[in-house]
Amino acid sequence: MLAAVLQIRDETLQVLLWQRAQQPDLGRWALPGGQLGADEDVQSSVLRQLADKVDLREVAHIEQLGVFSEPRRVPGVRLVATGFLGLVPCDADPAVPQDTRWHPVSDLPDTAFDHAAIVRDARDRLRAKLSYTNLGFALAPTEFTVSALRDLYVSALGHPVSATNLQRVLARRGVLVATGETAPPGPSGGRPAALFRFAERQLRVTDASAVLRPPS
Amino acid sequence: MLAAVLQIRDETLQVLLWQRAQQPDLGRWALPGGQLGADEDVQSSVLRQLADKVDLREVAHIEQLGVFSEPRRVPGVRLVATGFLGLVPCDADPAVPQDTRWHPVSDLPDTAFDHAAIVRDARDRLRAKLSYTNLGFALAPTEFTVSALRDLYVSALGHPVSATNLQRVLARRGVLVATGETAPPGPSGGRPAALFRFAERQLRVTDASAVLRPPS
DNA sequence: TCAAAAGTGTTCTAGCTACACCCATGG
DNA sequence: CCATGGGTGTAGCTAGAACACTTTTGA
Repeated sequence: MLAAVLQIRDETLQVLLWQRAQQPDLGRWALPGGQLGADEDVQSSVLRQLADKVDLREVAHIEQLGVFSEPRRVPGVRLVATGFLGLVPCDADPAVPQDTRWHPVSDLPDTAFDHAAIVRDARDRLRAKLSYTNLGFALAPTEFTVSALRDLYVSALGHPVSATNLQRVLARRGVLVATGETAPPGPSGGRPAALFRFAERQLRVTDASAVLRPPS
Repeated sequence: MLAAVLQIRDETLQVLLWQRAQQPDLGRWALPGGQLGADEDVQSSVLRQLADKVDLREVAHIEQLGVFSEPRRVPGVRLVATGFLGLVPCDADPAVPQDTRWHPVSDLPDTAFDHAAIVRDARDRLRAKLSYTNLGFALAPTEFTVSALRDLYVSALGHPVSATNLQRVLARRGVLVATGETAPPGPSGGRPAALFRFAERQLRVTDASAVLRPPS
């Protein structure tokens, strides 16, 4: 099992990597992971690995990316790995061990084995699901303003997003609910922003492809 | 590895299963599959298994569904399986061994282990991808009329589909190309139907979610 | 009174559904 | 000439993008 754990840090989509201290690929950066235990399924296992090995418990969403099984993906041994996408809300600041560090997904260091490809898969999965599910809940804090949420989407998607339209799309789909509270304006003034919350914190598909759907 | 191989047979979505001849789950119906070899990845492996064990070579598309890893999914031993969706065009009629048979997905016999869940996952994946990709190519013969294709979609999706709109959606997306030929009308007359072909026989996403897309 | 930031109203468009209508064939 | 099945034209709907405009705050 290998987990590409993503979080928006400093307006940037980052992934948690640790630096290998032994051969092969000594010094290169690798995804956290480990072996499947006897009495757990792969998902429980990867959550356990993250808690045990990098002391990470704030994972708001995790899902399988697929099996990586190239015969020579790891030199010397035959290793088949199940890759995962994990997401950590941007307000969490987990204390990770010495040898681990967050790296921008768009500017990875030298990575071990095929781990760069797994990170790319994770990023692509996140980008796709942000637009047709409520997956934003896993990146955002519990309460937020629309423009803060917009900034998260911009960082994850890598292209401009209009706060106006983001608000309307998510509201129409019933993904966002207003708390009734407002956030104080910044030092330079401006209207105070309404605070929102995700209606659910479980993955839900909100925009099932409209095409070829059953007649009404 | 386990493969849920689907084909439309007799206007019905069916899956290829073989009947177990030993314990556990003797007599129950199972998905074909086998062990990963030393010098192959999971996808090559599952294609090889299908060719070797059930003499099936007409697989037009195959993709990973995910890892099935419940600790007790197979009694007695710990087995982790990678599930696949395979698709066979409806004009293929592979000669499968004695102990294997096609079964309607909507009316499965007693199935072994968690294989019924894998079949459901395969069906759901197929249904989803039919509407936003060109995946129809893997169910259809090389040449077909729009109404024949419509019938395939109806069987796979389980709800009515308008031939008129199917034609236009797939044509607009550049998925279908006319051959210029026509099929002779049936015994009761009618206008001869134009023959079409899929432009590509590789999976392509044709309807990336329009939402939150980059500004133009 | 002005700048800044948030939020609303309105127009425009793409893509799809629905359905009326026209076309080509067999008997 | 009519029934049958295939194909086209077109109106209407919905979701979203774009953008002008209004609201609420700090200085």
